[in-house]
Amino acid sequence: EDQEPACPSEPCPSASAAQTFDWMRVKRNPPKTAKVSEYGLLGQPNAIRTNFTTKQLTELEKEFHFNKYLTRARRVEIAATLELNETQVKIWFQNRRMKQKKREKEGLAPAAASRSAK
Amino acid sequence: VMILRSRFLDARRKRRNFSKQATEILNEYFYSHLSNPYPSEEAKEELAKKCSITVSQVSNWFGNKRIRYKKNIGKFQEEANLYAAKTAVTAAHAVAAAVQNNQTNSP
DNA sequence: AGACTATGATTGATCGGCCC
DNA sequence: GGGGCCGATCAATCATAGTC
Repeated sequence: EDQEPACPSEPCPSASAAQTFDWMRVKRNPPKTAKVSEYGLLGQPNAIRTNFTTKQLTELEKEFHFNKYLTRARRVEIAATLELNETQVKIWFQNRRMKQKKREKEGLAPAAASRSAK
Repeated sequence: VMILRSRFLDARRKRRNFSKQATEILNEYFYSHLSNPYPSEEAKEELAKKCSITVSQVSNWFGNKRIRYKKNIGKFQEEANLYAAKTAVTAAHAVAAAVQNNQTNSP
């Protein structure tokens, strides 16, 4: 429908003038998972993706099956136990819920498709 | 380190590349919408159907494609020109039709 | 067969929007 | 006004498939 350029006014020399559009310049800010202190205190926001340990993931998973949503109290508790920020726990739950939704969706579509399919 | 990969049996273990036709369709869409390669949910469903893959796979494909493309635009130049030329045919038809229409409507 | 590259999937975290 | 959630996306990484 809305193909795209079709070179409205510009000549378009020979082939394609593959320009750089805005989406190519998008840059995400580094993680603010400031873990402060620990060692040094140069206040460098980790700026790197945290790798959760198997234990942390197991515990989070267990908690998720108990409750899909966290209460403030529960969050504080879990964060302390697993040595994670409350934000990290919060985000983990959000991502986990999305993952759950995706699974349910993909888990039913095929079933419906197989029925309609010969 | 030893970040024990207990995630051992990760689903990504068994991965199959998409069919040549599917990749063709996805690339055609990507390069014909290079200024904004973000298909809507509906467009993704349509692409998924045409490619015989899931909507999630379409999303993954575009996600990977966008990141990898902007990471090294030069590496995809050849591919970009290829698909640009391919869609140029249909574009030419559209232009021809438009011109024709223009001549018959504006004295 | 083995090294290197291409590619699909996963996931911690960000962005914008919405709601309360 | 701020914090949590959702949906989409980013970006780095993993693990495998494909190529030479």
